[in-house]
Amino acid sequence: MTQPKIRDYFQQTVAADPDLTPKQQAILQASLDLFAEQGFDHTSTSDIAQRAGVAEGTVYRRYKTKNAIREAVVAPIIDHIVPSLAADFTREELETKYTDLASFFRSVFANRLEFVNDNIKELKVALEMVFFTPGSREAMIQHVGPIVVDNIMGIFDDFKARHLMVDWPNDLIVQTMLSMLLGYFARVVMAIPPIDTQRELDYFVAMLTQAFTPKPENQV
Amino acid sequence: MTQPKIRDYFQQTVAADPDLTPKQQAILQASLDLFAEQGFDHTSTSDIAQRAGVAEGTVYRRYKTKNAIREAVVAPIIDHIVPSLAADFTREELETKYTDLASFFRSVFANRLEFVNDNIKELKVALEMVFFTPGSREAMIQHVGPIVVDNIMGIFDDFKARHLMVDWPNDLIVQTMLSMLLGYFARVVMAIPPIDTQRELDYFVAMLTQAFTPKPENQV
DNA sequence: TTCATAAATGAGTTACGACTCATTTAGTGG
DNA sequence: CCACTAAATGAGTCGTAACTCATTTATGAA
Repeated sequence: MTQPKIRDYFQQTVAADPDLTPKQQAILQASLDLFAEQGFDHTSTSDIAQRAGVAEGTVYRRYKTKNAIREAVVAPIIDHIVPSLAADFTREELETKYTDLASFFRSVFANRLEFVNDNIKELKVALEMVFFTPGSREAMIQHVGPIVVDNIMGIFDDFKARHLMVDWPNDLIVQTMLSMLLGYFARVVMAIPPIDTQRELDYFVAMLTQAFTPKPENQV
Repeated sequence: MTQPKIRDYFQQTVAADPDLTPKQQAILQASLDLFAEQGFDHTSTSDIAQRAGVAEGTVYRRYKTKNAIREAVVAPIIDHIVPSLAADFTREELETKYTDLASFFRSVFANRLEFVNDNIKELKVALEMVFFTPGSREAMIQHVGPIVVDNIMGIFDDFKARHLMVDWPNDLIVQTMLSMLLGYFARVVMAIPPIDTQRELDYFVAMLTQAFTPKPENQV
């Protein structure tokens, strides 16, 4: 399954905005690329202007501050990442295709691991902002929370109702899956690639399946 | 169990160095505090001098560049964090006290979760450096690898020999435990505290125990 | 073609941050 | 008390980065 990369999605989003002139679009694209390459703090507005092929004044015409640029860049990324993390399976899909946890986990993580592989730099930009930029955090949580709740929670409830998943709290199950993904991301970022994605996937599926498949004697 | 905080450990380490004058010690301490509060890039050398109560020239007497200060600050932190993550259980302890995985996980994570709770800011400094500062990564991995291998791997092999743990690759088991810890850290950082640590601990123990307790039919 | 409005320009301003160095102060052995 | 060295000082340099603004250039309706 070929996934669109964040950069491409960003390009499309930016191009679709009728308020943005071509130069303004170039500015946003250059900003994303430079933030991804060098980090926000080590990217100057003149860097951005140069990469975008415009004058520095043009950068400031629409965005009053450098921070405003970052917000304009990160917002659509978050808007893309979050839904792509919050898997949306239909009830029908769940009942017909996923008769056990293993196939469900495999289906979910196959996508997500590849998504991580394909978007490391852009994910770093987003993570850097979420982790190290106070203020944007709160807004993000407000924005993200409902989507996660609506989609993922329902899926888990479905599995639980069919007695295919242990009755642990949904938020902790989500946390676990995101933790594994975050750990994978960390490993990819820190170790020198290539990481054996297939091996990781097989392990994730086996481990999570064993962890969450109900056994009569285990409850919290 | 009361754990020493990174900041205190740092203070002691710095005070124990005979090459450092009191003012140089104050500079390092101020640097750690400011990096933790504001991040490295948003801390100026004049900030450091002011906080340490010295002249800016004094800051540059020993450390030729601002980056050298960061290295001097982060190195002992890493040296502290790593052993504290790599649990060192004696073989005797393992065989007498830990007759099942659950008590082992509880013992390990009780410490680690509290460690995270007590050192969030300092951990952010270290993480920021490891994740977002190329170059320091490689050195870190070289430095960290052997310790982890020597300690943790042996523990797992021990459990496996006693048929208390599934025979999955050690590196993936470590990855899983670190992922859970990283996820916990992320949750603490992002959500507005307080997080219910006890609830998380109980869940971690239950989930990991179920995941890693061997069942005849499951192998990778 | 003309006028009006928005977009773009880039030289300039201002502030601040990393780093230097001539000078002063503190410490120490004789 | 002196002489010598190391430690500390802080005013100053130099570069850079965010941001401004008077001016020019494109756009497009009348």
